[in-house]
Amino acid sequence: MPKALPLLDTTEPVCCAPLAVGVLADEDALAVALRLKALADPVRVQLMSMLFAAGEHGVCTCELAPALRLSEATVSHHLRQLREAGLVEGTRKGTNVFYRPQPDALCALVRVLDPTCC
Amino acid sequence: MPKALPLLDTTEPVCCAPLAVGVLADEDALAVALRLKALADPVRVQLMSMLFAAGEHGVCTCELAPALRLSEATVSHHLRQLREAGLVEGTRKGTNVFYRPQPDALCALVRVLDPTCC
DNA sequence: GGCACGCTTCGACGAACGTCAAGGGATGAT
DNA sequence: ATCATCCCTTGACGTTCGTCGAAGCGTGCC
Repeated sequence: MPKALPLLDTTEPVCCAPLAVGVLADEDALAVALRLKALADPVRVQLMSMLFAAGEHGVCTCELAPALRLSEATVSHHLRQLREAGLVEGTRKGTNVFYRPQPDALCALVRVLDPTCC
Repeated sequence: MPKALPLLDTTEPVCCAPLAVGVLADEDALAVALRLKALADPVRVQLMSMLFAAGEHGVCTCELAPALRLSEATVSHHLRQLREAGLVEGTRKGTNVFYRPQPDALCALVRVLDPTCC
């Protein structure tokens, strides 16, 4: 992992053959792992579920932080991870930034992992 | 994450409502995150794909290590992570330990993540 | 303009992670 | 019994991560 070249565009939905179909190339494995890492934190999993629950108009940081009992700086950090993995999108409305989940990115990830395409 | 209580049985397939259906409880989010973390590494993603590709009889550490160009100690460490997350099972045959993937655990994880049960 | 509010970035700290070399079991062969 | 082989564990190292306070930016309102 020290050898991780961070220069991969992770904002687009991952696109490679399912994990169970054949041995993944190094680069594909890295692409999958980077997205998984973005999601592999209890706070971020909960964030995703909150955003899905909130629906189309999105939720702002100032509402998420107290719900998670975390500082706004910390929540902002987590949202950045999710955004850089393409799992979330934020749009500014006035002074607020509203975050919405990106189901396509999550679907793409799920498709790579799912062994029951068998 | 510093507050992670490691005392959760992660060897069983995760079981909770899909992420997109409602806000996850702290404990459920942790359960999901722990499994994701087990998979959120390029080496482990590649390991899983190798095990799936190898099929029913499994693959031993001594065969995986050179294929990944890593020491056996490191591969053993990664296999342990996967085993503790229930994603992999190892059975001893003579001096070798053969590892096989556990599709049920992966399916359960995928089911929680998949937003297209919608 | 000036100010308040929301969000992000920066800097720092402790905890967790990935890696390997070295050593310690098991198991099977001689 | 001895030895070779495979595997796991331990200890150590450098890196990455999660968290927060403090400071910096954008936007809207007086």
